[in-house]
Amino acid sequence: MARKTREEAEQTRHLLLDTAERVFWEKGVAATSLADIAAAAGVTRGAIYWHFNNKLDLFTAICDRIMPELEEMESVLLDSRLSPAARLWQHASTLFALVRDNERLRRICGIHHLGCEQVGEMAPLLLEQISWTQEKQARLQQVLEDAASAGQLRDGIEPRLAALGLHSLYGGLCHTWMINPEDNTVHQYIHALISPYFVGIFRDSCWLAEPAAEH
Amino acid sequence: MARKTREEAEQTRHLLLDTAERVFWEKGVAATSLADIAAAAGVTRGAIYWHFNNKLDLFTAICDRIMPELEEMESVLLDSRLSPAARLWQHASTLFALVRDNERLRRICGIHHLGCEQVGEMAPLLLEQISWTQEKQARLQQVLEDAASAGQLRDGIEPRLAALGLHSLYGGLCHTWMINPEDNTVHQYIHALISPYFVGIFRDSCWLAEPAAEH
DNA sequence: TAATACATACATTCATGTACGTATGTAAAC
DNA sequence: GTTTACATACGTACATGAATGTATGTATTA
Repeated sequence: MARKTREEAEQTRHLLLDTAERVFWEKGVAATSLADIAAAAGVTRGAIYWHFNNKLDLFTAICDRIMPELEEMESVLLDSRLSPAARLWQHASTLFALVRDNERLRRICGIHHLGCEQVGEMAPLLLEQISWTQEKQARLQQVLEDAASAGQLRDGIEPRLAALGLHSLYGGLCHTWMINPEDNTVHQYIHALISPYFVGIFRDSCWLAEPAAEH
Repeated sequence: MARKTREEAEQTRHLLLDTAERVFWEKGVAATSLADIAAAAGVTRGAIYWHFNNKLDLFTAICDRIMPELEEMESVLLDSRLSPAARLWQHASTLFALVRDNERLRRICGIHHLGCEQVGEMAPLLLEQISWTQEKQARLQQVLEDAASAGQLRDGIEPRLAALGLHSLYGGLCHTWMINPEDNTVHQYIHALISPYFVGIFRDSCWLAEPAAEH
């Protein structure tokens, strides 16, 4: 009712983000009204409209919160201590471990796959996702090209298509996971699930043979 | 305005299904009102409520329309003239060719991946999809077990996980496709995109070696 | 004549956005 | 160290516009 200290206000903002994330995940974005979120957070819509412009703005803020984790994960692809193939293998492991360990990321993943429409009014969201996806795919492709230079690729493998395939496989596995979030099969057997694709792309088992770590 | 012949009424019903399918695909299911659909079809909501109970009922009817095609596609998995591995390969080709050639199927695929929420109010839809998915995955697994009996699998490949991986790969590729429906990369290079997984699952290239057709 | 295939009209419920109120924190003036 | 003035962080109330479902009208058609 009354003004709160800056710190408390920031706390309210985080509460709204956490609550909205959970309610979006449970009911879907379109099916959730700002009143729903406010009630679940124990505040009124006034608080929401103070911190955010509208529902899309709120949702965007939720998605932006996980960018650091995602970027950090991408850094694995640049680890020069590993061969290109080993980098990709490590990257996939890190990706799914992150989804398992980070509840926030898992929820957002679930919302994107099952809980929101990405056309029409939410189209800007999709556009952002497209550009982000393309960027991520380009990084995979870059690493695969490095692998090609290192002679790690099987004959006839095109880095561009292999990147697209890998990326689609990751997305599909995430989708399968999100349909039954409590079923940990995807993460538990992630190596068995993705290794066939690695077998098909790389020679021998070069993605497992890591050069000796330094020091 | 007035009553029409039974045939014309059936025509109206199909018009509504076609129109709703298109509008759902363009704007998303939740963002589309029944008034939108009626206007696009050149009728009033009265016509919709005559033929369907509500939006969910209409959407269900849309989805049910493609069941025959999907079931027909599954029959490839039972083609006893092919080896298990070859059946799976053929099945994948058929699947993506169908998505390319059948505009209706492609739209519904797009709606499911990008244009509708599958939680909350639409949860029954998800449940149906889950059971259908599990059934489909079980068929893949069955064929993979047949392949195991025929000695076509690489060492260490578990049919259940391979089925889950294949199914996820297909879903992920469809998702990638639907993000840019006009980009035919996924279909055009579908063999290059899925063959790595086949390489990783099966021995040699047994999925390409088809036993001679009969007669 | 009775059921059909809609169109029309109405009632109700939400969800949104905004305008306004209000009490407190915060910083500067003195 | 008060006091003053303003910004902040909401709560409240309202106005508006959908969207839905249903009830009813109506012209055919079987």
